Amino acid sequence: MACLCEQIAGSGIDLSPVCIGHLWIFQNLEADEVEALSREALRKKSTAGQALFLQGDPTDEMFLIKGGRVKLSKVLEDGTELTLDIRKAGDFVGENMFSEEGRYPISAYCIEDTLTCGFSRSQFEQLVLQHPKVGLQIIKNLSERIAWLTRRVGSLAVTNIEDRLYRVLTSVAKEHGMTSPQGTIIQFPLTHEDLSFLIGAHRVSITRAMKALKAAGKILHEDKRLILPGLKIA
Amino acid sequence: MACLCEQIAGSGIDLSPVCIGHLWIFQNLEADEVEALSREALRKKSTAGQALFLQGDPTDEMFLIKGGRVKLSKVLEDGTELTLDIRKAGDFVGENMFSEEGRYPISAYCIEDTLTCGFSRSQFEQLVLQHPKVGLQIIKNLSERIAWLTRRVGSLAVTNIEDRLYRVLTSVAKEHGMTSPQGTIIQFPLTHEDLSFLIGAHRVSITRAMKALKAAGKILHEDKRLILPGLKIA
DNA sequence: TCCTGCATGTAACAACTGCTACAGAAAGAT
DNA sequence: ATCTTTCTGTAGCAGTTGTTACATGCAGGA
Repeated sequence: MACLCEQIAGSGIDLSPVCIGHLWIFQNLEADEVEALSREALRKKSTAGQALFLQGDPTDEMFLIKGGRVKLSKVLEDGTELTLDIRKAGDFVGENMFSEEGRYPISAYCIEDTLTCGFSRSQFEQLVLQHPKVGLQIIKNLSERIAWLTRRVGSLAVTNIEDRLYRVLTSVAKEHGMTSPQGTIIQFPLTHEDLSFLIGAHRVSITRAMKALKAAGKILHEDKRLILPGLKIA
Repeated sequence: MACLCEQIAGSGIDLSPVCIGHLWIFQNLEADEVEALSREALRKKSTAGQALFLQGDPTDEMFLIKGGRVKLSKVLEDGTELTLDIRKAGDFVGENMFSEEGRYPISAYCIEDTLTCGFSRSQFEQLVLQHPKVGLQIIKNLSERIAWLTRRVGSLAVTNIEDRLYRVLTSVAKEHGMTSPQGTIIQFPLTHEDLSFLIGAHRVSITRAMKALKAAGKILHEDKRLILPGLKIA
């Protein structure tokens, strides 16, 4: 498929097979409209560690991740950092764009080299007005995000750290994992510190909880990769 | 204004001044369309304690609260109950309707006598397709919900119960509070047990945290009403 | 090779929260 | 008024987590 992205990405990044034209959001557009959009979208190549946007920046852009991985995190008032989500190729980032507040409530950092397509708010609004079905698709996607966040709230409300860890691992495995005969494998390495940000607990507590989960047979650790034996991907 | 709601509600419920025609979502509709919608909407009167829907029910309806107050809560796997949000007249409930899962991830209970207008999913989809601007409005509203939930996740991630309580009180006061010379007053009574569900902590811990907050001067307690002196409503 | 930096594992103690039990206060009901 | 129920406040103890400190293992660079 002819796609600008491939030329821009070069060889360093594994691209998602999803290009704009294939994306669920744009399913109901005409070929020439897709092409027009594709021309307008702002490609950006970011290296690991760079930020797409920072908490407090004005919300004027929304990103489609073409390749790589992006971490969404929030700095709380007491200075603690909390990782909300890790998004991968094919996902959107910046769904708060339409919020009245006008500022991102979170930061988005690339944790791998990443290629994104950006859309401005006005581009989007125009698109929705011209293509109501696109609006419906977005509404559904936002609904999913809300359901996901609702589950996330549930995870954090569990006081027990061991359970919280297992929930988060399960959730990560479902979104980024790969099925294998032994169970679901989480592809990329997660340090205990990464997990402590995801869970909102001390690093040492993660070590304790991991030990307990391993002892209970709920997780395995092979070649720096985590495996959840009791989990099948839907 | 002539509105069916008033006739149905009777005298027991304080109605929101917002009727369908005035609601932000329907701002860009023609008068006759508003009227058609108003006819189609399913009014329902519920008494305190009744559920609008339960966790696990199929998601086929979305509600506009005309009067009263509704509590959204989630039962976690370990049996704990967590209150996610308390919504008031003028708010929507059931924004998960469009999610793929097809089941509500939470329950909605009336905590006061409540009058609601219900819309089915198909009604809504049709509406969005015919009026793209309505779609945009909904997208913005869902964006707000996402921002709100993001803050909620932040609140729960704070391990300290005293801070968590203060955040939750602040949030409740912003949504339901009234400005007074002393600060923002939370109108309706919240028992320590209610708060324990909102915060995900033991009832006794709430009592302890309340004591600490009072001692620190961050909250006042007058006539069963909570007052936050250091808070102005935007 | 050694050194350095980073991730992991362990230990001990302090602090906090959950849990249970009980007592007094407040609000309704009969 | 009396009884009942619900809410609030207190106390003590057990269990969990935060915090700090240190040891180990592993990888990359000089």
